[in-house]
Parts: sequence; structure tokens; C-alpha cells
Amino acid sequence: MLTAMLSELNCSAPIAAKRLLGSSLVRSIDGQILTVKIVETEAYDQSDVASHSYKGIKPRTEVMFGPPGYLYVYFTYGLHFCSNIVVGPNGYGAAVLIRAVEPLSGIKIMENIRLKSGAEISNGPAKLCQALRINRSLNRHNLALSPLQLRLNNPLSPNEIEITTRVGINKAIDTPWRFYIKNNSYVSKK
DNA sequence: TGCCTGATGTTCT
DNA sequence: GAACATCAGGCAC
Repeated sequence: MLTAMLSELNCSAPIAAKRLLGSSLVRSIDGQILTVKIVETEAYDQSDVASHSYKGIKPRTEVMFGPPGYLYVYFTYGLHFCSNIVVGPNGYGAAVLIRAVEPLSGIKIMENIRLKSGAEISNGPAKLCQALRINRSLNRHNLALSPLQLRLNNPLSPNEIEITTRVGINKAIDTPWRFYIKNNSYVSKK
């Protein structure tokens, strides 16, 4: 399955970002299984001034230039973690930021971690990291392996996907590389 | 309801 | 020393 997943994600960041919508992440914490569905993504690659990989390979961004199917976790604003799925060919710096997910199982556990319920559990990139206990220890993690696995579902049809410009950045703000599932209440606001 | 701001660590210049 | 792919709480309306 690993090779199948690799080939699915060995494409440009925007295509991979759309491909990842509707797919699941399976997180194992202390023997408990949490399952979420990816409902909102943003694409970044090395040709894009808003991307961490734009300035070339650095210790922090090295994982973005590796093979697809790995997790890139970075720390931001002094408080928060955000998680990206590395995509594109080995050697090309591209990744897809996971902006929002919909909890499918283990919801009670996530509510306890977040001290929130409903969409507030995971309708933002830093929120979902907290809900799934994703931190720097999972940077460079292989998403084919426990305790965090990516399960690609069947691609969504184009009419189920909304395309907009990205959120929370001030470079390349006109690039329409944000994708989310229409009418999904877990998509982040704005 | 919606805008504004403070909190706060890592990385890069 | 500044920038930063954020969030939550407070305050004004």
C-alpha cells in the first residue's frame, strides 16, 4: 500500500491537496484510535513565495524536499503546531497544509484534549494538531506507519470541492491553492 | 457579532 | 531582532 500511496501523492501540490480531501488520518494514542477526515487543505511548493520551501533546503524544511507521504510539522506563533503532508517528487519541496478535519471516531477523547466540542475541536490547522496530539516528535513521520497513518479514500468529484485563495498569509495571496469540501461544518471560517 | 490584540518559540537575517 | 501558513479572549458596537 505504501508504494500505491506514494504514487498517488507524487504529483503537484494543488493536485495532491485536492486528492487528500475526504481521506482519513488514523491516530493511535495510548491504545485508543482516533479517526478524522480531511476536509480542508492548502498547497505550498518551492515555486511559491508563501511556502517554507521557497528559500531552498534548510534544516527545518528539509523534510519537504523528501519523498511524499511524510509529515512536516512546524511550530508557529510561539504556541501552535501545524501539520503538512509532504507531496511531489523526491527532491522537490512541496507539501499540503491540513487546515481542518472532521472527527469520525474517538470524538470524546479529542473533546477532552481540546476542552471544546463540535467544530471547535478541529476547524483550524493548530486546533487539529492539538486534538490529534501532533507535535514536533511527529515531524518527518512516515504516514504509512503507526501511530499516525494516512488512508487515501476515493477522490472527490470536482463539484464537491470549493477552491479559494489561501488564509493567514501575506505573500502570494492571490494564488487559489486552498481547497475544501463544500457544505462541511468543520471547514475553518473566513 | 466582529474586530483587535496579547501570548509565545523557533528560525532566519 | 523580526517574521511567522494561529488562536482565544476581551471589548466595542
